[in-house]
Amino acid sequence: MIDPKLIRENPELIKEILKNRNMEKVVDVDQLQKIDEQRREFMVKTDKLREKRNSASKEIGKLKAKGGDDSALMNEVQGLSGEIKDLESGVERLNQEYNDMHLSIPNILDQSVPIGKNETENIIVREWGKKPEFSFEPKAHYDIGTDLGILDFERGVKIAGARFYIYRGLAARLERAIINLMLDLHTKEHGYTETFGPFIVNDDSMTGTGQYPKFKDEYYRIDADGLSLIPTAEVTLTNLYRDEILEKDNLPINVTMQSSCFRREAGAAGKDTRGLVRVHQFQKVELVKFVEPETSFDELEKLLANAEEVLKRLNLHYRVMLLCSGDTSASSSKTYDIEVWMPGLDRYLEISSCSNFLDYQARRARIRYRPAKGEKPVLVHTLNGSGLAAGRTLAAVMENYQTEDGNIVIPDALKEYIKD
RNA sequence: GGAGAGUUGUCUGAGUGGUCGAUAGAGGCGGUCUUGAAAACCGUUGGGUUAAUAGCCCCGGGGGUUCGAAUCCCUCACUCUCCGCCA
Repeated sequence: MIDPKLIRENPELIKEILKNRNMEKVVDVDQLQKIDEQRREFMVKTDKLREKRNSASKEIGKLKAKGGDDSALMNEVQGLSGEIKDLESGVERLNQEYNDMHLSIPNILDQSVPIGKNETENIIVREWGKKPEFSFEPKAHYDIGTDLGILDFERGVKIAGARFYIYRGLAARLERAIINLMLDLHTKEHGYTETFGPFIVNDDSMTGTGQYPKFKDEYYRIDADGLSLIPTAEVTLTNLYRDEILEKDNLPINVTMQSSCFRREAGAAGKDTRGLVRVHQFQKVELVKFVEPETSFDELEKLLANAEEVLKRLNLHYRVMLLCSGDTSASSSKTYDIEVWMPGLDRYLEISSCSNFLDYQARRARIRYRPAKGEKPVLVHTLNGSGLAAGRTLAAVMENYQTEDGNIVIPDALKEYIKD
C-alpha cells in the first residue's frame, strides 16, 4: 500500500505511476478520490453522533446512580444507535471500496527506474565473467540430466503432474550442495541470520507481502484450512515482524531462509515447458532485510551484491538488469534482476530478483520501528531478493559445467559440499 | 479428534453492565537525594485516525443484546491442561 495521504495530496503522481507501469486501467484515481472524500464525510458524521451518544449514556449512568429520572434522556438517545449503525454500514461499504482500490495501486517508482513498456526496455547495469566456450554443441540441462538419469521428468508428471520433476543421485546432491553453499555464504560472510519457518501460511501473511488479494489465482490455497503454500520464503520472512514495533538498535535485520516455493504458473501455459526453468515447486534461498528508510537504497545495492556473490563463487557468467517501469512488480519501487548465462538454452535466465519495497509492504503488514525513545513508531522499509533460486542454479551449473562426454564437472565452490 | 480452562497495556495481574483506555505491581524514561551507583521518594510511560494535547476507534477476530459492554450472548482463531493419535 502506498501512503493514503499521497493519493489525497498528489493524485497526479499516482496517475503518472500507473501510466509508467502500463496500469492506467487498474485504478481510476479520480473515482478513488471521490470515494475517499465521501467516506471521510461519513466518518465525521458518525463520530459526531457517537460523541452525542457517549455523553448521553454517561449522563444516564450518573442519573441512575443518583436515582433520578432518566426517561427523557432515554427517549432522546433511543434512536441514535440505529442511526449510527446505518452510517457505520455506509462507512464500511465505502472503506471496502476504497481499500480494494488502494490495495491495487502499485508502489511509487524510484527516480532511477527507466520508463519502459516491458522487459525489452530493461537496462544492462553490468556483466560479470564471460560466456564459456565449448568445443562441442552444449546441451540443455534437461537433456544432460535425462541422459545421465539424474533428472526424471516423466516420473515427476506421473506422481504430481506437468511441471514437476524428480532429482535422482547427483542432481539431488548438487542442489543440496548449492543450497548449503548459499546459506553458508549469506550467514557466515554477509551477516544474515539463518531462519526456517512455515511453507504454508494464512491469508494475513499473503496479504502482508502483497500476494493477496490481487493475484490470488497464482498461488496454491488449501481452502479447508484457509492456508496457502508460499510462492517464496519472502512471505514467511517478511511476515516475521508483521504487527510489531521494532527497536531501532536492532535494525537493519537481515534474515535468510531456504524453502520450497509453490507456484501455479497459471498464466504461463506453453511457456518454458521443458526442464527446470518453470516448475510448480522449486527450492530457493531467500534474503530479506528490514531497514531504516534512509538506508534502503544502499541496502538494495548490498543485497544485490550478496546475491551476485553466489554466482561469482560458482564462476557463472551473469548480467545485472535494472528493470524498467513496465517490468517492475507492483509492490517494488526498484528491482534488479540477475540473469545467468545458460549455454545450452543459449540465453540469459533470471535467477534472482532484488527489490526495494520502501514502506509498501511494511504498511500492509504494519511493520514499524521507533526512531527514538518517546517518538511515534515509523514504518520500516523492506527489501528482498533471491539468493538464489536453487533449481535454476542447478540447471545453470549443469549447462555451464558440462563436458563433451555428457558429464558434469563439480564446481570448485561445491566440492566441499559433495564429498565422496 | 474428545473434555475442560484461558486470551486485558512492555511484562505480571485486577476488573462480571454505567465517567474504564482501563486498579495495582514490575520494567522503561525524567527528576530529587548521592562523589558515583543502589535504595528511597516524586513525576512520566499503549496504538490508530486527525492540523489537534478536540472528538472518535482499539481490552484475541467477527457479529449480537443495550441508552450504555473489557464485562452478557453467539461465532471463529489461538494458548494451556488432561485423554486419544502420531513423525
